[in-house]
Amino acid sequence: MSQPKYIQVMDFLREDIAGRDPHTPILSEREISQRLDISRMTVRKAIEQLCRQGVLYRGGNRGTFVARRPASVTVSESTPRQERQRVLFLDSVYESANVRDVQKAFGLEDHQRLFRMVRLILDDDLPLRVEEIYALPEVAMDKGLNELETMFQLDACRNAASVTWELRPAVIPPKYSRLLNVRQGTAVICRREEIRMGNGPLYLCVHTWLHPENARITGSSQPQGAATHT
Amino acid sequence: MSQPKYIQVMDFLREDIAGRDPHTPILSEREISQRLDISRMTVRKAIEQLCRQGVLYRGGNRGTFVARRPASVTVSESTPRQERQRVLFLDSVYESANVRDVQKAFGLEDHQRLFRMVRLILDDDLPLRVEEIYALPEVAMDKGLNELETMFQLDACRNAASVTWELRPAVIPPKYSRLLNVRQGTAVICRREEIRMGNGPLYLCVHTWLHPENARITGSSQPQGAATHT
DNA sequence: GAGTGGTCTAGACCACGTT
DNA sequence: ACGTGGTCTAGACCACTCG
Repeated sequence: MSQPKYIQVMDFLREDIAGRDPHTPILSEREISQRLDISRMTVRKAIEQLCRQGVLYRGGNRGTFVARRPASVTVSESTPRQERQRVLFLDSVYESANVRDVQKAFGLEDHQRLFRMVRLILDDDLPLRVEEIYALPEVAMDKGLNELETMFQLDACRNAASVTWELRPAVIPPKYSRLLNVRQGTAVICRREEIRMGNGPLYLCVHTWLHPENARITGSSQPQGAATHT
Repeated sequence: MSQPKYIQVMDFLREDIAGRDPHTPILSEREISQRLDISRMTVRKAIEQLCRQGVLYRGGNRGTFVARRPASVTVSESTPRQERQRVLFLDSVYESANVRDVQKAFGLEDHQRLFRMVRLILDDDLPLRVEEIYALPEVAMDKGLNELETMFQLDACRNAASVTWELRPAVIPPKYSRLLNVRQGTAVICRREEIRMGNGPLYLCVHTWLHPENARITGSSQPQGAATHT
């Protein structure tokens, strides 16, 4: 039993509904539980995941149903760890309208290349966001690929650096819609970050495409005066 | 017991970590379970929710920690020169899919009415945002229209209250596209705020439709822990 | 009344990290 | 060795929907 049971149940359900029409009811939790001889709580966990992924949806107390979206694309295998990343590609870019903006931020001309790494961040099987990380070629090439991954531990990086960011409304780029498992034309939030070490020049520029459901942006503030401020 | 226990646990945790520094460990699941006399599975559910919301994060088998403070403190919208408001209408609403969500937040049923005020905020003549402000009828009607305007001085209000917010990607509602002077179908960011006085019940709920160009959301953060100097 | 999902319990074992 | 989170069980009661 290398796979956790709830993953097995997810696989079972994915197969079970493959080819089914949307809005078809699936087996009830208790039924699945009996057939697979697995506790209902475990079955629920599997179904909850699939609901969050948009493969199924719950219909109140009437049952659980196949969602409208073709369940085909979804990622698949294993290791229900925490946040995982999947590097999609590394390249170097220039002469693209989208990139001009970033080149400017680095103080480059149109013809000068930028190193780029694009990766998908997942939580379990849930796609959270796509990150496009830009850096100066000399900065990137200075490091081996191992060190690159360290360099791009953004969470750690952000704690050590000064960051400015901006949120922009956007439509999901077609190339990312499958990866994030959202329909083409979906409205999303794109975050643009500029990361500097100390007062140095621009170190990294990151464009993050956030999954509209799985990666929401929230916050809070307390009354000022009682505020906890550093 | 009107609230499910796991919601109560979430509230407990939110209070418990209020003001704590990021990366501070929270109590262990078993500890919370004992203290509140609540099953560990229920505590887990609460923690999982908060992790998904980005309030906490899990650290493998080392514990669970307060997440990096959402940069909310330094969030600022582009500072307007001369903000003016134009009240579009006041009404009371119920039985609308869009409003159901708000009714729930106030703890109302579908058939119970909510007071609503919709207004357009302009900077000079530039449209910045549309605000939909929801309140309980008795709270709103308690005040004359003059006092209403005061009550809805959100900036002042926010300083005196505790606010939680969420940003959602959205498509501009057709009825607002003209007001904000953007094309139909434009991607925008919608901010949803819940405003409370002290630990009281929900006082105001505000949906803000931000103009994609005129009302950008930006912020910054400085290195944590290490002294920054200058 | 039968079936459904939503919540909840009080245990259990495991893999893993820290000490 | 101990504490942590991750998984799992076999029950339970509730509110709701539907025939």
